[in-house]
Amino acid sequence: MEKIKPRTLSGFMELLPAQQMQMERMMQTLRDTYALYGFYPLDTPLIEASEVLLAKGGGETEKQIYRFQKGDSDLSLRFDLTVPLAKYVALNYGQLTYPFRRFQIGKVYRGERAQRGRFREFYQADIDVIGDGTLDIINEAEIPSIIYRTFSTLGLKRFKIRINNRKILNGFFALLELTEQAGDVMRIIDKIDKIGAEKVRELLLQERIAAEKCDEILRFIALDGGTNAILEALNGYCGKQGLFDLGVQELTTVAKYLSAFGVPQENFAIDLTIARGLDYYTGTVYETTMLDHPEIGSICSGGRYDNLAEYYTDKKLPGVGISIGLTRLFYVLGEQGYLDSKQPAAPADVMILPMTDDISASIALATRLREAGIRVQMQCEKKKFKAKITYADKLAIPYVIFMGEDEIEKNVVAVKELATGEQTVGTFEEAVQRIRAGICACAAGTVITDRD
RNA sequence: GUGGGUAUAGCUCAGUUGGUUAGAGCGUCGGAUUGUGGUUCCGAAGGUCGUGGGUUCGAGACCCAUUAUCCACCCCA
Repeated sequence: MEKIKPRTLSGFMELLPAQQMQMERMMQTLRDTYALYGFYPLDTPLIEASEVLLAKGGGETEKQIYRFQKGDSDLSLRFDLTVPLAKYVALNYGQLTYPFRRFQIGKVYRGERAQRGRFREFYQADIDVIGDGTLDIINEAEIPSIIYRTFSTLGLKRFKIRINNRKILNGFFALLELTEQAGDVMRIIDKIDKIGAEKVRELLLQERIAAEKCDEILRFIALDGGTNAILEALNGYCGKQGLFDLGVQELTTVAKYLSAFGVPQENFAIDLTIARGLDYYTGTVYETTMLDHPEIGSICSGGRYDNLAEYYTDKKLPGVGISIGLTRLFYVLGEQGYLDSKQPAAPADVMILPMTDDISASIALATRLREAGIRVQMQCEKKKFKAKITYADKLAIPYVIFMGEDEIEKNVVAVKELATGEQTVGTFEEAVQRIRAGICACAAGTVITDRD
C-alpha cells in the first residue's frame, strides 16, 4: 500500500518529548507567576463565528485569518486572545466582578507566511485587567512588574521592559498638526530600532510630512538619559497640549510605581520610540526585548486600551494587558542555547525494572512510590536487560530500581543512580528518601540558563 | 501579497565539466554481553534522488513546469 508521507505544516511547531517537557515547565512557570497576582484562568474556544472575530474589520488581521465554512456557518480561528476576551467580557458582563483580572494561555492562528521565529500557530500567554467604566493608572505599573517577575522566574536576567505612552505621542503629533497621520507616523517610528533614524526620516518624508516636522519628531523620540532625565525633558514640553500633559503625568506615575513594585532600574526604561503598530492602544505601551539579542524583537508587548469591547457593547470597558509570544520565546531561547540542559527533562523520577515472571511485587512497589509523590515508570516489556536499562538512560530517568527474586524475598529495594552508577540496597523508606533528595537537588525553579 | 534559495536513507548532509552497482556521519535493529546501561568492536536493514515533462547514447546533476520547504520584505508575538 502506498504510504502517505507524514509531514507537519510549515509554521506549526511540533516538539520532541524532551523539548515538550521544557515547554510545559515554562508554561507552568507562567501560570504560577500570574496566579501570584490574583488572576483568574480563562479558556475560550479556538473557533469563533467570523462576524465576532472580525467585528473590527479591515486591516492585516482580516488578510491573515484562517477562515472557513462548515455547513452554513462562517467560522474563523482566533488570531489573538484579546478579541475573544472582549467577546467574553461583553457576553458575561453582568456576571463578572470588576476590575476583572484574567490570564489565558492558548494557541492562536495567523495565516501568514512562516519564517524564522514567526509561526502560524503559536501560544500566547496573556494577562489583562478590565475595568467597568474606569481603571486606575496603577494597573499600568503593575502589569510590567508581572512581566519582570515572570521573566526573572524563568531565569532570564538580561531583558528590558521599555515603556512609552501613546497620549504623549498623539499629543505631540497634534502639536505638529499631524493628527491625521498619527497612525502611520507611529508605525514608522516603531521601526527605528530595526532600520535606523535615517530610514525613518525617509519614510516620514514619503508620507508627505514636512522636513522640519520630521526632524522635530526624530529629535523628540531620541530623548534619552534615563527615566528622570526623560521625564524632566518631557515636562519642558508641557503646558501646550492637554493630551500630551496627561500622557506625561501618566508616564511619571507609572515610572514611580514601577520602582515601588520592585522592578530594578536596569530592567525598565522609558523609550519614546515604542509606539506599537496596533491602533487600539490609547495610553501606556510596553515592549520587552532581550538585551543581548535585540534582533529577536519583542518577546512580550501590550498596553492600555480605553474601549475593549466597543464592537460588542455600549459599555465602556477600559483595560490594560500584555501578551507573551510563548512559542517565539521558546524557539528563540532554544536557538540561543538558553534552555537549561542541566535539568534533564525526564518523564519519571525512577524506573522499576522487574526481573521476575510475576511482576505483582513491582506493581505494588510502584503504587507505594507514587503514593509518596514519586513519578514512576515500570518497564515490563519482554526485552533484554540491556534494552530495559538503556531505555531509562535514554529517557534521562535518574534512578532505576531492580526488582528480582532476591529483593522480593528479603523485602528490600535496590536503587541505582544511573549518572553515578552508585547502587544501594535498603528499606522502602530509605529508597524514597534517596530518590527525593536526588530530585530536589536538580529541581530548583528556573528553566533558563542566562548569562550575566 | 513581493523577492531569493533549497529539495538525495528516519535525521544532517556529500555526490567532481552529465558516465557502470548513489555514499558518509548520526540514529535504528542484531551480535560480542540472559542480574547492571553509557564507551568500544563486528554485522544488518533502510533510497522509484520531491513530482511531471524535456534535452542526451546516457540525468541525482542541465532546461521547463509544478508542489513542498526555508530565508527576507509587508505585518506581527
